[in-house]
Amino acid sequence: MNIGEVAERTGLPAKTIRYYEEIGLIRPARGPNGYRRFSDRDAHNLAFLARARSLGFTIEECRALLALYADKGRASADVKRIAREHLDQVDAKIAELRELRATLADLVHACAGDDRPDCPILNGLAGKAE
Amino acid sequence: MNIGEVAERTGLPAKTIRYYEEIGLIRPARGPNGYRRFSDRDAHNLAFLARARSLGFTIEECRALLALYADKGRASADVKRIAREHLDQVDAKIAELRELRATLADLVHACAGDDRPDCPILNGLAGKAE
DNA sequence: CTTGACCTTCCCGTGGCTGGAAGCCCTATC
DNA sequence: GATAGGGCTTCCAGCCACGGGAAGGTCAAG
Repeated sequence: MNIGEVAERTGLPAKTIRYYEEIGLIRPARGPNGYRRFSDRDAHNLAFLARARSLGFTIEECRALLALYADKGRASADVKRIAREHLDQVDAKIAELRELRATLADLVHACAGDDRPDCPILNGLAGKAE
Repeated sequence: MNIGEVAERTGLPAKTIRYYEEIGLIRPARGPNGYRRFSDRDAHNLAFLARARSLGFTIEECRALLALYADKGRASADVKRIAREHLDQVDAKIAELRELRATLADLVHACAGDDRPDCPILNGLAGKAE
């Protein structure tokens, strides 16, 4: 199938699929007209990539996961380690955002939000109310 | 003071300070030798920027916040609106991460992580267990 | 035979910096 | 006065993961 069809099937933009080829994540065949020809397997791998990306795995993690997926002799421990590390990163990010969110919410809550210039948000950012 | 000192005071790398000047967030004076000369006010504004950035405000939001900070006739409502919108974005991001995190944690939990090739994580990414 | 949808490559831009090269300036020491 | 070092300057390139758009080739339908 052509890139348009596989794009529709996987939900990935054609641009992204071309990019994935460029960086060597996939290697679709080419027709005599120069068009990319995607096999079902290609489409399957792209769907795999789409899911991995949507879970926040980086491109390099996706590359590793794809390689493990293709390797029938893999150890699931290797997959789990990648996923575990990513999970830790996600947890760290969530924690960071929650902390930042709390500060932000405090500031927003303290601000009257009227037409007067007094503003605890600006004071906070200016370091006046630590 | 020179860029090194203001960098140390604000915790911002000198590179970042130069970048902020380049995009017009600050306008430090210049000495006869071409060196940037930062006033206390410059340093103060940079500290303001550092805090705003650490709360996740984008550069453009920081620009708006700085302008409001400088405007003594501002309405705190304008500040609050920016902060409120950013808070909503942060909440959205946290929600997105939490959802993703849940899926990820399920997969990690389901995987034995031993030397056998069977792997629920890969199966999940391949769309086999939806 | 033309239209229009699809495909190709190529290059630039995004945000918010960071690294590095090449070169000027300033102070301290010999 | 020469030199060594640190700090400062500009400029260029790169990061991640694409997205936009131009210029042009290809294909099926009318």
